[in-house]
Amino acid sequence: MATMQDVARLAGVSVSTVSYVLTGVRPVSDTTRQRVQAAMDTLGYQRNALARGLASRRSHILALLFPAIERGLSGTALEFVTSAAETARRHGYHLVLWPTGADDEAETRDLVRQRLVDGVVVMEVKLHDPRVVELQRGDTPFTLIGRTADPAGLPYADIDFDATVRDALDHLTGLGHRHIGLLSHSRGSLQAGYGPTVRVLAAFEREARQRGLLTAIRHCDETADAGRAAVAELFAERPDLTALVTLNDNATFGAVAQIVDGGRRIPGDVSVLSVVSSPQVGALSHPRLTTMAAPGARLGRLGVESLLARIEGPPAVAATGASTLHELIPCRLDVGATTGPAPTTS
Amino acid sequence: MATMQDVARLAGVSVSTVSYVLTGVRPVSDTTRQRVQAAMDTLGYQRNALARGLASRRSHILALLFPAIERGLSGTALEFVTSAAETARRHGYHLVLWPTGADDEAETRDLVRQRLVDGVVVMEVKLHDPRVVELQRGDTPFTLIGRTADPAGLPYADIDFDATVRDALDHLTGLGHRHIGLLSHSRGSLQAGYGPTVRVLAAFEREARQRGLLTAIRHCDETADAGRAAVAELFAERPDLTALVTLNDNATFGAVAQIVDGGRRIPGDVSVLSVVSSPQVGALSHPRLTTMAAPGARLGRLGVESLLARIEGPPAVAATGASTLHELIPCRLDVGATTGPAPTTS
DNA sequence: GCGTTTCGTCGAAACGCTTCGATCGCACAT
DNA sequence: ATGTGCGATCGAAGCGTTTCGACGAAACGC
Repeated sequence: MATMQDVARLAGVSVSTVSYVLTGVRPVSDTTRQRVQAAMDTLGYQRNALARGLASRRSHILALLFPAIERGLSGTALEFVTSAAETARRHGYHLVLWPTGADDEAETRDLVRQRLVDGVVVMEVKLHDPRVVELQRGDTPFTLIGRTADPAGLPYADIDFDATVRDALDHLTGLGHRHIGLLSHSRGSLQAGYGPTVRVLAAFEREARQRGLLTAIRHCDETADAGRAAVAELFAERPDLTALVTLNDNATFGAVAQIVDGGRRIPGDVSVLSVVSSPQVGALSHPRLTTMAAPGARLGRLGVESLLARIEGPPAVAATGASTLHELIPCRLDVGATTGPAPTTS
Repeated sequence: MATMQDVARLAGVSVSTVSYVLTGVRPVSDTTRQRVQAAMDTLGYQRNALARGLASRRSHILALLFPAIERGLSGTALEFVTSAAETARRHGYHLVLWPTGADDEAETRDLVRQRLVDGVVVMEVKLHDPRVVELQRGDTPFTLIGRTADPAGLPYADIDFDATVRDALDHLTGLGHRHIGLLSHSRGSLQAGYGPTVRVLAAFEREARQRGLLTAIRHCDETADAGRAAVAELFAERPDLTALVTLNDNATFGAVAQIVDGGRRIPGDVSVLSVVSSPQVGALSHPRLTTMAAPGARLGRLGVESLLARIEGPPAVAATGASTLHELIPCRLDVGATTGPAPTTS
């Protein structure tokens, strides 16, 4: 494999000149540049990424921290990961996948101490996330996808759950619904302080109160069966519900089935609106679900781009955290066939 | 950040001794080892990954090559990626995501020339895959998930489509079905030489012929709507079908809806069996789909482990390709509620 | 016409590790 | 005793870059 030495020799220049051609930190005359370029082309030269990283103390590698297993990652996660990887690549960076287990704190520390990565993107952030605490302690730039309980000083991109819930309830109340249920993630997810679960719940309760809606809330595991059971209980408890907001893709399918089996029509008797989901998932249901799409790809891109800005930007930006990313993106409503006018109460 | 120098100084030994403690390539006395360990602990020392890689010409990084966008990656892909990342990590390796575009050949070449990765896992392999050709040209170890048209000399792990189709047809014929349709991926996917599409089709045709079944085959895009349309045509063309094998998760949901809308009951009139899928996806359907689960996690683990064997194994193994991975894993049948006895023809 | 910049280039010193050869005891067989 | 071999350690030479100081030569102001 050709090294910079080989290129320099072939082009009849010094090694440092070749480096300057590549990095552009010092001017190089046109004729020299062309000779070097030619040499690189004939040798098929590519810089050794490791050597470059060691010398410049910039590896051009980013880490994507995501919790392994537990909850099995949502469907939009793939979209997110892909988008993050592509964005990184477009900027000449690599993205390494870093699955963290339960003892994520130590693993996070080891990761940054290895000096392998220039920055870290943290996925599936919890309200009190030990990984974030650990990262704050170090000097490796990072951004959060999601956010902690008090994220003021931290750069993050997250779903705007308040707006999402507001839009969801606007849609439903606009159709005349006043009795609306919420089918959320598991209770464990709530207790673990998983952002979406906590924030959607809070927003739902607040917005419903403000609008004077009658509500019922249920947590359930991420399976169709659990969704079924939860909905059965929900309607037993409050038979007058005419609409259901769901935050749990898998459970939603069970919910729909259960509602139909229970003798209610969708959307004739009950409307179903799945939030933090996607039209693609919604299309799997029959009738097609009304969904609110999680902005997975956008979050991935934003997260990586803001991270790169911190890494490559002037030290001032990186240090002071000026112009810190604080982006909240609402889910986009995609009206399907599971939401319709509330039944007129006789 | 502490370096090996710091550790050596604190422990009162030379740098190389510290290195030997870490790598174990030369014996170190117990007392020395303990002093070094202590020094590392108090400094919170972690080896600089870049320096280590440069000096040892082993980066401990693996690349996962996957085609960006197009077909949007199946649901099991996430499972696969996660499993690959975890396996790598368990062995002290990192996994970088490498999305390749259309001109994947050049990108693949650049990747290996950077000497950033010790090995490459190739996902979504096509029958004639330029990435594989490129990799064969170089000396970077790689393994395929999926396989090319003639994979004899190449290490691969793939789904055993023959066995999967055989098992699928066994299940259906065992229930008395003789008229069986196949709903596959898009025709474009077939023409692109995407392994699963091509191999399932071939296996289906061969097995059906051997058993003297009446068949009808349809290709359609990966959407529920396309599935609907395709199934409508399918039954128009051959109304006597009593079973449908599907190889297309999204389309399957449309297919089921269309069958029901068409006035046929599932599984009373028509059985549906979704192959290269998963019970989790199957559970989203109501009634729950009978599926054959793609072994995503297993493939991820196998692929990475065999790659590591080539990388770390004796040069002989790496060079001769002795004990090359040739693993074919069938999908596992999970009987749901969409397959049942064939209707008795009056 | 003489300092003074600016431009383009070079050589050498890092970067933080691994690895190789050499050295030094010390136990062992002879 | 004498050589042999092995275990434990050290120093130094890389690995392939980037980056810094230096140095001519050309361009500039006055």
